[in-house]
Amino acid sequence: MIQPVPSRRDAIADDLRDRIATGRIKPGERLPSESPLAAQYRVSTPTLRNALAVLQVEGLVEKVHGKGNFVRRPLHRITYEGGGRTLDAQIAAHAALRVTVHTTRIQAPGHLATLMRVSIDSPLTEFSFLIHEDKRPHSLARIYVPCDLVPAAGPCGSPSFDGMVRRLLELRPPLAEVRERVSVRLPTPEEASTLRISSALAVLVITRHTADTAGRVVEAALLVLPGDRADAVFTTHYVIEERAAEG
Amino acid sequence: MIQPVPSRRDAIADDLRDRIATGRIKPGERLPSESPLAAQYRVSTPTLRNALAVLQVEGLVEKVHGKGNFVRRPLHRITYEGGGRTLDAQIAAHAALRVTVHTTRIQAPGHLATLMRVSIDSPLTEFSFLIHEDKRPHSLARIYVPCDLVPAAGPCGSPSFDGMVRRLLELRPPLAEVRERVSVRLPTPEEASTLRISSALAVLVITRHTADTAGRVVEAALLVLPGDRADAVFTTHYVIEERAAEG
DNA sequence: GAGTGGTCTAGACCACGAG
DNA sequence: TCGTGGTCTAGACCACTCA
Repeated sequence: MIQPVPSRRDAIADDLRDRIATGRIKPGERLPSESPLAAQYRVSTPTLRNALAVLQVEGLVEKVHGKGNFVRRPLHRITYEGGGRTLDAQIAAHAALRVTVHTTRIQAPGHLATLMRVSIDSPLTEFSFLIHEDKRPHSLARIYVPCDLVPAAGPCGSPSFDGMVRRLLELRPPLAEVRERVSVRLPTPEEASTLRISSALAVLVITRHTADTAGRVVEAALLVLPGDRADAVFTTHYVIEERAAEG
Repeated sequence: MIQPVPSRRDAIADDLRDRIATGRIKPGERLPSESPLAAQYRVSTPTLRNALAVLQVEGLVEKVHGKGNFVRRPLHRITYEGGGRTLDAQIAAHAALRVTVHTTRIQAPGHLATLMRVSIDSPLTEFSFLIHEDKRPHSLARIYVPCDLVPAAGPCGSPSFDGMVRRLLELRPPLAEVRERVSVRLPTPEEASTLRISSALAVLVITRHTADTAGRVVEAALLVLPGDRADAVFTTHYVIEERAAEG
């Protein structure tokens, strides 16, 4: 009905996918090189490569130039819990995660200025996270906070993220609202290589900003998660109406 | 540093992308056929086609077999508002949308049974939505409700969605919780053709379920939105803590 | 240097859409 | 039937990795 002539490419991709799913080719294992594989399936190398490209965007195969094609080790699924939990809590939840933080002072570029409702070039502190699980890259995060909300660091030391989080939670006008936007896009070349994913594998992007009761945006975050193994979960309770009804 | 030899494919894709962005090729317009284009860029047809494939996964170009390559008309961005707003309210918000509903009685397959916490093969009513904007497909939705919560329809008529929504809102054990999971995947072939997107363009999938205070799942929804123009937004308020502090 | 993947070519043949 | 895109080939040449 749809495609009476299934393409060689898809047939090969299906076969390899099956072999991986059933464990006949194991995670981490190297596939045979492309030429022998092509010969085995009796197709030309471009066709074989197209088949691999299919598996690549599905996140099943990782190509490494000069080394070979590898079956990707199934990483744990990443669940982003929306609705006010800080990244801090996220990280604490997974002891297996290893986090690298870089702190920089920057001047708000246009898009951040809009997101945080500050004037352009306002001083911000950027916390840049690279999160690893078991030596494999897992996710990327960048968190921005107005400089005056970040505790000063010692000489030449960088401000502490934990300190900043504690400070935010004790803010005078208290935190009032978290807004999270989830969208999908292709990774930038840098993101693709940092996360070690195909540049054709879409990423889940979460843009978050937190405001206090005065409407000031005290934090903005940009999270990039590999689309093949990330979910974002949001739970909303109707408790308010209930309490009102009960009270 | 990364790629000292930019590929012809990317160069061509960049050029075409630029031409589209600057309006030199207008939305809806047909590109020159592939052979002339290839000749113009002095590359072979597969190379030219690879360049088009790049634009296709970006959602900029739509290929139509036998007709040509077309610049996609920029559709409005779709914003899914999370946190309890029903699809009903979603639709009402956009007068320009046209909705087709199909209603079916089904028996819960495994994944739905798990999601709704009912036993397998339980009777469910499926509301299947195909949403159009201005004659172009826009999004897909499937909503499942246990049959006993759906008002009976007249003979041979199908149960009304509006009636079902009203009924849910008046439920005896009131609604208590909405849980929404956002993830990314490639579209199934059917979804790709229904939404008229490339099968390489990722879709945003929202799985939602609503439970009453007794923990019964009274509604589950599966939404499929084209990844290149969909966002999901979730807003969480800290009002509860505030009220507690004030009271 | 040997082996791997990355890109490209020039052209063949098939399938779809419209007249 | 004609023009369009869809798939595939056989082989060339380049770039990266590792010994």
